[in-house]
Amino acid sequence: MTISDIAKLTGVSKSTVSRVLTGNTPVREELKNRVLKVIKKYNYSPNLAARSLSLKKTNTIGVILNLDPNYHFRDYVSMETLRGISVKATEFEIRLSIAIGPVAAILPRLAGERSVDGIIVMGLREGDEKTFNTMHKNSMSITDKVPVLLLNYSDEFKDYPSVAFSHEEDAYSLIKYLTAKGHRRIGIIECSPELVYIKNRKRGFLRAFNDFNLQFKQEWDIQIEGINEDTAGKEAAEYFLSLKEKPSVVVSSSDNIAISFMGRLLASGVKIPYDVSVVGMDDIPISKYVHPALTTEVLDGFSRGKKACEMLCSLIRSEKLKDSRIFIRSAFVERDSLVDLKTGEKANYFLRKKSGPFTG
Amino acid sequence: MTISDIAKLTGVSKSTVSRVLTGNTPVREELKNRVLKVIKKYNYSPNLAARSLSLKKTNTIGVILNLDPNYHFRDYVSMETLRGISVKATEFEIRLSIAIGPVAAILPRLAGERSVDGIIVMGLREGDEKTFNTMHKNSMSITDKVPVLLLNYSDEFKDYPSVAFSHEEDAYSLIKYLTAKGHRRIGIIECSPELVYIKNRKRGFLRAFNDFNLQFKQEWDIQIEGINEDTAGKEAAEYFLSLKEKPSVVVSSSDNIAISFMGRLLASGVKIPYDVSVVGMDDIPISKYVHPALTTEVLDGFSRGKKACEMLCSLIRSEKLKDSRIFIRSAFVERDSLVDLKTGEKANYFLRKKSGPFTG
DNA sequence: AATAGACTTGAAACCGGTTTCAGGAACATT
DNA sequence: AATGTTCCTGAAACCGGTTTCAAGTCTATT
Repeated sequence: MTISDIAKLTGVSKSTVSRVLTGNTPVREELKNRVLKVIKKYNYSPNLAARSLSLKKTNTIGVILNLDPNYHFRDYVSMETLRGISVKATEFEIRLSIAIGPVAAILPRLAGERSVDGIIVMGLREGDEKTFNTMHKNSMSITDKVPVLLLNYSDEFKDYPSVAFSHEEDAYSLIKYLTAKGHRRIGIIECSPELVYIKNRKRGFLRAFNDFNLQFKQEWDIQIEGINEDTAGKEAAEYFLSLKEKPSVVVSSSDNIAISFMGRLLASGVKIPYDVSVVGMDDIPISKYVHPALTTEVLDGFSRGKKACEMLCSLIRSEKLKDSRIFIRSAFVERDSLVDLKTGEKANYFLRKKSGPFTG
Repeated sequence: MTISDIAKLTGVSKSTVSRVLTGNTPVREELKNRVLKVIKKYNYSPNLAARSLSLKKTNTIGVILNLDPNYHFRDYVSMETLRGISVKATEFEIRLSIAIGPVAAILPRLAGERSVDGIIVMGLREGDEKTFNTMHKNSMSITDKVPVLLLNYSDEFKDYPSVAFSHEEDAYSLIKYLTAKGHRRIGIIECSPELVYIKNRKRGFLRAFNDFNLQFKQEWDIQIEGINEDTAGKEAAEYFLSLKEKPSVVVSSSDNIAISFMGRLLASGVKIPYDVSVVGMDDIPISKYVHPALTTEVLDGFSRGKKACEMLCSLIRSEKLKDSRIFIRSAFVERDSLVDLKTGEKANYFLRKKSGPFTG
């Protein structure tokens, strides 16, 4: 069933059918109704490839998940971001094409094929900026062909528009808060330190350590290479248990690691938060329900995704942006895994009488 | 940069360039090299819409996530499935178009637009079969236009090819195993009972209860409507705590619920698994690391995704399938949240001396 | 040397839409 | 009544590829 078939069946030209479909040229009411009737009867909908070819517009945006596809997904925030993008895309009647794998390989292909009107890149790593810059030098800039929006920010990528979490600021605030609670011995677990956002976070930690006169102890900063969050918690627990002098609080770069870290500590008889406090990041759904309930930073992936889709669509329409760099602040949720060293009290999340916004 | 530009720059016809690109008609070596050189120099790649239009083939498959897009993703297995589909799609050089939302709305649109060569549908609910059948009656069968593969199986969908977990059999086996461990008082937590896979599971439970002479107690079968897994665990815990006569083991339809269920019980002083055993489903990554480590069924979403993509591609190529219905069995992982009532021992997962396959 | 056959190549048609352009009908203006 | 507008419609060109078809060149065969 093509537009010509519909035209013949209605007894008009295909131009007229097209005009009825697009609605950007007036058609006599009676004719329009006849056409619509036939379209409905035969359940016709226009061929997308033909339309894209003619309009030079695909009404599709590409999302690149810059992950090792051979490894598990476990990134709740990324999935929430994807959901946010999807919701906005549906609203704008735009299709979503996703690709999981190295941005260096996917981005040039996607831009070359002209199969998408714009591209969102998630999960940038150190070194990925080369992919963008090489293209620039070859005067084959991808961003000339199609707008690209990044979901991470760092100086290396400052030429590109972005919607990112304010990891550096958030990390700084976190340390400030912990010191206010009397914590001065702060341990850090970093997984996949090559990720751009982990580097930003580290920068914030170091600045705070400096400003609040905390000593940065190398042995309290454990970096676990690779993306294996499973073993990360286990390794970290064993490591900290083996130390003679221990931190009073350990800050992890994800809730998953924090939870597995706690699991191991609990199994070894460690009392959380009294022996050690634990702080995660992400606020994955079960963080509120593990025992003890995890204190963590809330990263609102859904908002990031919605914002990103809106911004990319503006870029596609070549609109002037008020701000080509948007930062999303995190919120801090205090639950039972953090103790106030000055009062000796934990947040007592589960037994709290009044329902706070996160009491579920 | 179009194929005609390349043709002009090389001094050949566009037919020749096309033949070099597709490789399905021989071209003189010298000419071919000249064309390739120009293509490389200008970094040309063919326009996908034009190619699709000409070939009547998009090299894209659609994935419908039949979820309420206004609610959180938290389904690890679905994401693993998506990853499996993606890995295979990349291997086959096929693009992935995903849509999150009600299948009833998305499927007809996707099939009509001819923007994909085939469609995979995940997360079917009771009633969704109407979407397929209505189309059949209108002699506008979607599956005539484009092959559709379902990732759930039930009798209502038996006319469509599927790659599904064998939930009914697995549930049966689970009960059999639990009775062997001395459990005869079995509680069930079901979230979103309208999901097809939950119904299959229930069927397996009931058959096993019958075969092993277990009494099905209505008050031990708690059904929580909606998709809110957060409150599901909490509600379930409060419910079971309020009962006078309690089950010896509670089987949950997901690890997330099981973990939040355990968290609430632990906070109330319940000893797991000695007071009550808990069994989950999915084997999400942190299940091995929560305390106590969760006994659960392993659903291999990654394999399901890979298999699904392969099968759909076969369908697209109109190949005869040996089997149009594939079932994927789950594995059972015994960890610390299950006690053997005959010996009084739990699996002792964390302290186990020898590393089993799931010791991390 | 003539002819058949194999191998390359270009022109043109086609895929299914949108849009420009020009012409005809209906209406308003003088 | 003649002319100018406005409104609507169809023919044809176009988007950027692939493929059929016919023709040309080159080698092999007789």
